[in-house]
Amino acid sequence: MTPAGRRIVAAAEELFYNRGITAVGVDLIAEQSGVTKRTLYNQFGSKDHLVATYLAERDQRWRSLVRATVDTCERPVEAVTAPFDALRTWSETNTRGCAFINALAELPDPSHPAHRIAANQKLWLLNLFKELATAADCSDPATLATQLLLLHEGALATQPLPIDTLSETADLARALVRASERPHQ
Amino acid sequence: MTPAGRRIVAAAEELFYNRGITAVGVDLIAEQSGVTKRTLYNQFGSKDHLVATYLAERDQRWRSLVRATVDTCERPVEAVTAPFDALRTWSETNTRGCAFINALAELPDPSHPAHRIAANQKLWLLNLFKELATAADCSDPATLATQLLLLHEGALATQPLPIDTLSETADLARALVRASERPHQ
DNA sequence: TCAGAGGTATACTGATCTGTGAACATTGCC
DNA sequence: GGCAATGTTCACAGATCAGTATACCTCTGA
Repeated sequence: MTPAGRRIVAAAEELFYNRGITAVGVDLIAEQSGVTKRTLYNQFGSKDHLVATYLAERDQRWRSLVRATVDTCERPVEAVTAPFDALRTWSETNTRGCAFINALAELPDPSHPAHRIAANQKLWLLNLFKELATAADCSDPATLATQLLLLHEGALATQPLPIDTLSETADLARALVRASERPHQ
Repeated sequence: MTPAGRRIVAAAEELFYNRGITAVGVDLIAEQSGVTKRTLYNQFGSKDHLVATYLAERDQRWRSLVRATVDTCERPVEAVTAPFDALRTWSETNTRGCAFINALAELPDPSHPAHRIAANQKLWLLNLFKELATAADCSDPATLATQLLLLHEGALATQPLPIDTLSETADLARALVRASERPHQ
């Protein structure tokens, strides 16, 4: 991606997430990134393609954070709930809920690339939970992973509420992991 | 509300939920409800006000369903998880996630009435869980209520995924309620 | 040397957006 | 009878939307 392309995506990320995709016009993105609208269209071809790039880019950033947080854990059982620690960090600068859920809300067409990206993001996390649960020798990793995903998405969805649900979420997540731990010497 | 007003809100509900708020223009709503744009503005004054009415109306319908489902339960312990049965019914005809979360995604301004309505909807459910948990003599109803709300929102958020999370959600919810039941003669 | 890639500047199209103005028709109620 | 509420018709304003056309600039690498 060219320097101008990167600046465009950066501006798009900020604007799309904070103001909504449909509400933000390409003119504003071009202005905010100090670039001509012609350059934007030369780089991305259409607004839809820019939206897809924005979501893919964001997905990459988030996965990196989650992976890094998982890697800091010493014991496998801690790693299972590490994504909830990552969520706390992430939520410090992302207070408008899940960008992918929000994108789906605005883009009803299931053939829009945003749908595939959003679904893959959730499925990636589900699979990560399953792998971590397996590595921690939990019983029934598949069920546990689904439960953890539910909690994760619930915590994101209740972000706008005037109550702190993140601590409760992490507590319950850890309790579920503990309950499914198999005793071993 | 006048007959025309009701038709407008009905059309707005269908269009706003399925296509997104920003993406749907007042012209389309007027046409779909067989009404002039002039009438729409005479009744609601602005699109923002129509959006608020749409959300309030939807909230009422949903609360009625939840209350009705709770009322069919014979034992208090079943009533605690009745909202998850209501969610199953609701999801049969509402497959595009939570209308309130979706609305917040499109309307960043916290002073928009949609924010108050959405927050109140979640807080109402949280409080209902708390009351039901108290009535069922659960230990720590406040924590249990938060956990159940998290699961509820998680189930809604994972709706677009190609896996059925609703059953897992209800199972876990019932398990949490059982675990917090106090033994009594 | 020169060709191509990346980018700028500016004007434009045609459609769509929210919201308004003004005149007129219908209905029910006092 | 007459008034007020409800609604229609239709034209219009001013802004913004996604996307395009044309011409020009600048730098790099073969």
